[in-house]
Amino acid sequence: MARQTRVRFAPSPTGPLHMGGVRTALYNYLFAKQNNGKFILRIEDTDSQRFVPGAEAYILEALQWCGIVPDEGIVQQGVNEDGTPHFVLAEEKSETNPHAPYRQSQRKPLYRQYAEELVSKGFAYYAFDSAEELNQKRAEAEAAKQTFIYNYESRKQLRNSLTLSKEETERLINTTNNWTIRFKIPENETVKMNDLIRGEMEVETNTLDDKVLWKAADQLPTYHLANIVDDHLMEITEVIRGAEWLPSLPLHYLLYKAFGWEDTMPRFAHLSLLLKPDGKGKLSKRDGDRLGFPVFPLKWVNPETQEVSRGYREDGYYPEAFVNLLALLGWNPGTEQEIFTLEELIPIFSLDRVIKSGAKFNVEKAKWFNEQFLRRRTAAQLAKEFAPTVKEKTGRDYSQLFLEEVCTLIKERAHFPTELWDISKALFLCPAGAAQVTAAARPEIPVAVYDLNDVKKFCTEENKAHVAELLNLIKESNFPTFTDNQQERNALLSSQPADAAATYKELCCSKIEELLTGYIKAKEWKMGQIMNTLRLFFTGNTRGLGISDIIYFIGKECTIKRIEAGLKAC
RNA sequence: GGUCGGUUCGUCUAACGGUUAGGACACAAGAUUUUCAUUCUUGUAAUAGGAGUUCGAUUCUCCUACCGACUACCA
Repeated sequence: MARQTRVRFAPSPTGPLHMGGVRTALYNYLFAKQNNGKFILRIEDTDSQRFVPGAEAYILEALQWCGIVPDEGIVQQGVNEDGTPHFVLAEEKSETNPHAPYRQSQRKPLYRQYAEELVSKGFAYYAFDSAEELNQKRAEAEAAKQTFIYNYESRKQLRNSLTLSKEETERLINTTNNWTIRFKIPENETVKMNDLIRGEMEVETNTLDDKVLWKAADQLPTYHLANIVDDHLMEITEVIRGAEWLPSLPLHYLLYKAFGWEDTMPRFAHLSLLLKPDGKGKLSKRDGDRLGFPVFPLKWVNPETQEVSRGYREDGYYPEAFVNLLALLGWNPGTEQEIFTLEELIPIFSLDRVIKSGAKFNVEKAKWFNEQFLRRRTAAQLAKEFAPTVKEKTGRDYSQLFLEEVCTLIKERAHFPTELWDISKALFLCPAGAAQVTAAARPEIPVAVYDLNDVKKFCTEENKAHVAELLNLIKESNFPTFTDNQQERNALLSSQPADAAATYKELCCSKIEELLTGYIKAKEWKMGQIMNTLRLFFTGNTRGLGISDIIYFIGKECTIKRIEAGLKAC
């Protein structure tokens, strides 16, 4: 009978979760969901030396932000500030968490018996060499241009239960505490392995070294033992992990064999690494700082140094975009589709389309993904997300309708939601700056807020004279602008011929445009000159939104004030 | 140094042993526009090198080069 698919993501809480780690988690998640299996989170904190406070909470929060929530290994504990469930690692056994605890440090008592079992079966031995002694041997070997490894040859010369008498071994185990249990790599064997991504591989056991499995000093297992034991106990069916583990795959095969667990040994898939965008080597924390992009999903403050690392979330990326770009970094669906939601990825993901070679991360493409998701948001969604920023910058509440129409206008111009304000601020504030809100615009605006190059280029006497004439036209004309009043809106719409299926805003803007361009054309003025001078007075520079759009949003009164201020100041 | 893995446009990648080697990002040019952006059209650009197998190799084999991981009582 086929076993239920169970995969795990097993990070070590030694710092913030790297984006490569998130990708590994994502692939595990997709694989589990596709096979109606379980995605399990386990924390591998068997290294007490490198434990970093907050790292585990960070991992949980990052996965939750991405929507890659584990099925097993976590438990809800209250809610977060934003109302989302707050998850912590499961410590008690329950129906959903039958293998609790999921933190290896809390599973500590479990591992020794397994290590001892291997010793009694002859697959492992006690080693009494101190770390200092071994370091010294390594240094000596290096000085002699050789490499010291603890293996089938050197173990015969070292202090361990294979060379010492039974009595001496017993005495050392009972009276000292800096000994270890090492795996006894068999001699002259070939380990044949299979990787779901890379295919068949072979390694000679004589090139392997006797890895430490368990340490008496802290009574903890090393990664290799804890990993195999827990994967076995947790009935893991596929191990999907980073390529940095490929060199220890033979050891893991041997370990399964030694335990007699070959029948239920998981299948393995090793994911290639994420590489630096430039130069060489794998993507690291420093690259982000250097090249100006985040390497971590969430912002992280190093608890010791207070050093801050930026995060995708804080940089304005949508979690959907982050997940999408990660999914396509080292995998492709074989079609030309590039935009996927997490749900859409589940049925089409497959390990045999995972790329073997490492992938260089590309920031430009990452931004493009975000832009795609921004464009898929409705104006209503964007308006809701944008409202707090507008409130903060202007001190006023704008109606959902106003913000929605603004968002419709500007969404194509933005890559990130964080850019929305800069693109549209002229619709809320006069060029003079933050203190002056649209409706309260004052005429006396200092020249400094205008782009001086644009002023030089467009504020000619001729342009100013023409704009002054337009100002009179605007003052004397009646034209509709933005209003929240539905009756007014409907009245305008119904006054139009039935075939003109335009929105209220489109109608207003076309009327405003007719008024201005009609006059300019009749006078045979240069369109670009006049329009850019107006834009300069409206926004402070000559790049950006359309003139009729601006007038529509700021209204007639403010339009007049800005033109008067511009004429006076420039 | 040793072991293992990898190598297609600048980047991410596609291509039953038979394609004018395709797409996307970026870049460039043109069109549209009152500016900018968007949009549309077009363009530049790649099989690391060398042997071999084959009628035919990006694809299979070997060698070389380069890149990477691992080589801890870390994970």
